[in-house]
Amino acid sequence: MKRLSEKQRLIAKYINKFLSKKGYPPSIRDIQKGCNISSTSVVDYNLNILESRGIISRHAEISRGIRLLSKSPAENISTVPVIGMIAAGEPIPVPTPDTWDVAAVSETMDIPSDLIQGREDVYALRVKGTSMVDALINDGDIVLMQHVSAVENGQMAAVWLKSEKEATLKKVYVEKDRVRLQPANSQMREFYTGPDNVEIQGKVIGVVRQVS
Amino acid sequence: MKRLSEKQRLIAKYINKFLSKKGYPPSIRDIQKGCNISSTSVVDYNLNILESRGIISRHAEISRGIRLLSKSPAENISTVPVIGMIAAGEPIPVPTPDTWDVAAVSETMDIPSDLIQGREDVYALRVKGTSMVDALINDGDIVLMQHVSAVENGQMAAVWLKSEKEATLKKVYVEKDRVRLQPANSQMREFYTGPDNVEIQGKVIGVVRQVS
DNA sequence: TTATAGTTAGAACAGGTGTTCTTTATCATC
DNA sequence: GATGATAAAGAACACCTGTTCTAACTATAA
Repeated sequence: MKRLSEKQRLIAKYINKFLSKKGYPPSIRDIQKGCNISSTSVVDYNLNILESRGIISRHAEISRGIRLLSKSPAENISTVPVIGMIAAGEPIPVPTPDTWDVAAVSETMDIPSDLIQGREDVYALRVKGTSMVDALINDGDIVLMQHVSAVENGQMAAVWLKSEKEATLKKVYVEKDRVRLQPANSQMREFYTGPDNVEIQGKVIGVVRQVS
Repeated sequence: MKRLSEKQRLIAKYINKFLSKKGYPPSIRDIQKGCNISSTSVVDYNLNILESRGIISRHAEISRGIRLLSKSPAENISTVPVIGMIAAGEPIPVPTPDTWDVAAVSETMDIPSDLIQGREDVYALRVKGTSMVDALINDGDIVLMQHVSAVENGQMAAVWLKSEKEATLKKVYVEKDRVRLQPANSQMREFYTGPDNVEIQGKVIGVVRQVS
């Protein structure tokens, strides 16, 4: 596959900008003016190349019948409710039936669908404090959770330690008569406790961090 | 505000369907046929009503110049190019003019606009290896970068250490005649080097992690 | 009924728009 | 230099498409 020429990249970029700015695709003459191209036939020529490269698709004889093939972003986005905060010494918020209703929740968040991977019952928690650095999670991070009551061995989960009254994010391994909680950071030591002491609140499926 | 008539709702629905199916807006005659309307003027008449109701916006004298105003999640979404990997011992990929072109890049990623905050020149790097755990960044994470050549003190940045031939993510503080590189994890120790040894490759503005 | 606003039909116009054709220019390769 | 592929310029054609105009048809209220 040959590389796109300067002009072709300019055109693709212009279509992108036009589309997101105006909401409808540009005509050939829009592209001509917007990219300072001398003739409509030159635009046509390069659009055909862009189409053969799979960048766009064109509909013959239809004005503004250009479509960007980069899969429309809207399909790759999911909206999840942010139902509260998770901090070391405080109980972990548990989703209730009405928190699922994205429209009814005070705060929501849009995230790439890749992170969800078609899972149901996904919600988000804001991390407060630096107590979870051993899980490579910082103050202010947002963790994406899936609501489950049990996890497979090795899954990272939000765990409530009853006797310690502490919330933590660890990889969970159920062993013979104890539970091993392993930090994500392999440099840190694991931790053992009794099965009755742990309460699985949810499975961690992702982390989003915004750096100042 | 009067309610929309049956016909107007049908038209709005048709525009929506047409747009998501074809990728460009319908012409008046498309709507006419699609909704079994007898005359283009009837379509025009009802489109004007839809516009005055704020459902759509129209651009005069421009074919297919219809835009749906219902705020779609797509407005909260930005697409950034994933231009390569960042690993401890390998050079950091630097964006080139054509990598900016979202349409021309092999891999892209959709992320919530909140993470971008209107910044320009944003790209993404895939993290390889666990060498950046001290920055609370794990193997497989994706870091969002902004292309800058200099950063303010305290900013987390992708740094290339020339003599060590090593890429790293640290908070950068320029001091009198040395540069302090501070891990994001406050439990880890800072690191000093000469100003000539550091090459700022970009500013870290976010991290996205997918857990298994 | 009459009046009035809201809606529909049909047709025609003018400009927008995709397409195509011919000619010319550029450039690498033999 | 000859040659062929790639790229561009300019113009012209024919259809697409938004707009507009007139006339007719509803429905509701006076």
